[in-house]
Amino acid sequence: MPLPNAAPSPFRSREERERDREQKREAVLRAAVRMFNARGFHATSLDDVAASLGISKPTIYHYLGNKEQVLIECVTRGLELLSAAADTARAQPGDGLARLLSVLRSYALVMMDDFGRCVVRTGDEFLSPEGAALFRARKRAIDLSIRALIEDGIADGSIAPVDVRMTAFTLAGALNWPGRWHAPDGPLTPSEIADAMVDILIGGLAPRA
Amino acid sequence: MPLPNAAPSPFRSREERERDREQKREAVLRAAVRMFNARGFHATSLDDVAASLGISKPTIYHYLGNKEQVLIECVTRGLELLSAAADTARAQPGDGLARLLSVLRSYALVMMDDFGRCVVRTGDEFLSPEGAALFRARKRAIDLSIRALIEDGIADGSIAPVDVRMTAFTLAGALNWPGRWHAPDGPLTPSEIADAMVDILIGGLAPRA
DNA sequence: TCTCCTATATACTCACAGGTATATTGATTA
DNA sequence: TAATCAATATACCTGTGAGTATATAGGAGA
Repeated sequence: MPLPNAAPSPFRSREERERDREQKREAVLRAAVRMFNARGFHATSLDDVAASLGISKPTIYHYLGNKEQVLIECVTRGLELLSAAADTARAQPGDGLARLLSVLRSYALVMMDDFGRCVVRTGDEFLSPEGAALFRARKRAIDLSIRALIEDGIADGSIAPVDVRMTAFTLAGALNWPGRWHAPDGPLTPSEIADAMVDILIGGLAPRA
Repeated sequence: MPLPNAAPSPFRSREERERDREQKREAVLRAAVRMFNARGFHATSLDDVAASLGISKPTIYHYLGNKEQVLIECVTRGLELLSAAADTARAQPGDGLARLLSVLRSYALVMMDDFGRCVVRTGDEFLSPEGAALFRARKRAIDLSIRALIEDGIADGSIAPVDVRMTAFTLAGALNWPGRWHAPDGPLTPSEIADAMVDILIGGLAPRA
């Protein structure tokens, strides 16, 4: 039981050291994803990333195997955010359209996050064949989640009988785009942007009676 | 006046030589844009491009100044296709919605062309500051064209009173996306894809009365 | 015919960046 | 206290690829 007002000890326990390590890894990924997003993967050297953290390149290699792995971890984090968004919203109550709307909103928000943007900005070209295969499989799972939701909505009558595949592509395309153009210092908040885009996608352009 | 059945002379006139030169330039750009799209700009060396044409790298430098200029010419061709699509459809008769629909369709088709894809796949990161500025200005002009059309449609009542800026982003995002995923050997033709996407964007997802 | 220009190649330079070998320091543990 | 391990740095190796110097061959023009 720790004494009250115990001074923080300079001696770390095993867990503390592991948490420490994890935090440093995380910091490397954050710094890397920012630079990848800003300048592009190939145009960012690990020396640059290291410099931006005030450390040296071998330190990055100490925490992560190689440059591709840095990218893969960043992309994976983004994909996890997207998957989580899809899964959470899918489990909620409501008809298909309501749940889809919720997924789309969350999806759009993720696209304005550092790791989310990274998913859109990372083409298969940047990855090794194995990395690319993994990447595609993950994206496919998310796509299927969205398709399932569209199908639910069509079945319960809350969504018009559209082509499911093309609709999923269209929605994803529209919502991916902020990952390219959104600047965090713009006049609209991510939440406002997400709402506006989802409204347009749900309602369409034709005037409603 | 040329003789009938004149054998093609091995001696070229000035115009013929210039046309020849233009064709070779064009061939270089075609080959380059295909490889850029397939592997990414940074991952494609001009040696690769040259090899794919059975020529050597200095020959490319003979026709085009440097690697960035190759990319800029490719992107410019794509942007010209998009501008042409916008301008042509804008000049047609019909209400705002009808003309917008026509622009969107053409826009989507361009995105499934080699040079069109190149526009989406090329981030500002790949270009020098001057190149990037030019690129952005050109894209902005196209964006403004689309916004003008949306405004026309709202004014004449053929389009619901949506947020113009966000709508233009949403539409462009959705239609850009095929530039990333469309494979020419898929089951649907570009024309079918364009129609399907435009339908969804115009009609929305909510069931129509 | 002599000169010049165009198209092309071979062979090179050079910088950059991914990755590694190795040293150092300090804390952990036996 | 000795041995070990984690964290970090410096200095290096190396491949790749952009861009260039230079040579050659042949047509065009004087």
